[in-house]
Amino acid sequence: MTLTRRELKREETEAEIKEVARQQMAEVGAAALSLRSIAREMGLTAPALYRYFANRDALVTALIVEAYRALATAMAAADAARARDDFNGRFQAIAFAFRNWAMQHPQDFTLIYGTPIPGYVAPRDQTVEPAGQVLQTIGFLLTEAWQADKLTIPQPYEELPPALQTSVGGLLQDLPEGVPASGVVLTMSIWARLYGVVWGELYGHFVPGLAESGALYQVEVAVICAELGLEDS
Amino acid sequence: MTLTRRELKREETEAEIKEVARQQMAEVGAAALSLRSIAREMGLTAPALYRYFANRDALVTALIVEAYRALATAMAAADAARARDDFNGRFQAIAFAFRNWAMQHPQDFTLIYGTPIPGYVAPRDQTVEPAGQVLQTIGFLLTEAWQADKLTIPQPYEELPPALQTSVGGLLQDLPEGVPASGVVLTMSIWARLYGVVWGELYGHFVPGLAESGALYQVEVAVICAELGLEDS
DNA sequence: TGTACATCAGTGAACGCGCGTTCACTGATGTAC
DNA sequence: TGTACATCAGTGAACGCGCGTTCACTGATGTAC
Repeated sequence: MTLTRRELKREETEAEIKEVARQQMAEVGAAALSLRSIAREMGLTAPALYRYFANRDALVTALIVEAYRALATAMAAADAARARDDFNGRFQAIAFAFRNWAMQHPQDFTLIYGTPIPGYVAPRDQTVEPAGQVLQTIGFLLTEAWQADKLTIPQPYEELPPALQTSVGGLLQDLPEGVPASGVVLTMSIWARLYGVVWGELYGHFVPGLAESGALYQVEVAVICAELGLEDS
Repeated sequence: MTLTRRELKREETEAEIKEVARQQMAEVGAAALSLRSIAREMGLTAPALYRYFANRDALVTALIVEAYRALATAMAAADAARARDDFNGRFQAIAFAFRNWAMQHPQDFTLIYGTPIPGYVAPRDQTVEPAGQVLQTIGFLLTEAWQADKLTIPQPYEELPPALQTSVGGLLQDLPEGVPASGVVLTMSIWARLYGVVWGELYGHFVPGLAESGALYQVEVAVICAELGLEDS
């Protein structure tokens, strides 16, 4: 199916709106993202944007969904570039793809993982699935390593308190067969670790100078690899 | 030195401004914090607030400094309540004080550790020291445990890359004698881990239902304790 | 191939709103003698 | 104890600004016959 000139132009304009929006987020933050200033930047009047997005929140939702997708894609692509049985290399690739994407797209990273925009409520039916893709990239790797008997799950994850068992239980039905509850918890734990270091680096919560290089992140990734028993192959 | 009625009232009003500001942050976020709406809430006109703070940024700075101080104090108090040689108990106390304070004061926690307010630049001479107090609470404990030979520093922290050695080196001069570079890096790594889980819980980046209980945090703290060799005493 | 009609991107004016900050001022509180 | 003066909390008007969203509209693009 070919697109008419009009439809082509429409897609271009829609993409440009999102691009300008991303620039604006970088400059003034997602909370101050304004349709009027996007329109101004594009040489349009503000009402014109309503041809493309029902309102400001709809634009924000689109940006959030694309950001999650882009991050998950970057991580999955890094993973795919390694040999399937090189679990150590795959984890490192995923972890650094996570950090690199964050450093290259700080505004998008902040949009999805920073302070929620006040007054904006993310529509769950649109954002939950893309958000899950990020976690799944880590989760799939762990599952494969586990099935290949190349993953050591630290003791406390094996002895989950009942409350956690129950919460995770419901989730397991939506996941491939054979994934242990401890793996799900481990996945989130690892995400939190990677996220914490990246956020601290990004906004200077550590010692100045130390963060920018990513050296701290490198050490942290090495520690995680060691703890999971993902030996160098 | 006794305060006059006027001075007393001044302190009350200043405290009330900050209190109302904290409420507003909870409702609309720190980025949308507005002097006019604070004044409205207090039954004052907006210019009156300029008797207390030079401008909006000065108020924000005061809130940030107080938040760091309150968090650090809560953590230090929890630490102080345990026997000095119960390093495992002390770490748990500090870690849970961190989480509890965050859950009880989400707006303050978000103010200091969330997305920076666009356009606001924190004056380093006022915020760096209080921010450091939080990290120091963890750092002091590790130092004491290390000196008592009750701390196992995971291998990768002992073999820091040169870049990290250098960055941390400058910092060591401001710290008590005998603190190893690995301890500084370990401190930040632990902060990042605790922070990552708390933030994920606070804003729902994990599986719904799983986060609220704090069960995930509990497991994470247990894992850290085990890794550091802080055995139950 | 040409014409009549439908679609739809974008305009310009308007709505009602909120913001930080300044300024000259009033009137209460505090102080010095 | 009483009076003159200084201090300072708070007011009200004004400055210039930006925002999301609606509405009736123009004019270009696309389509059906």
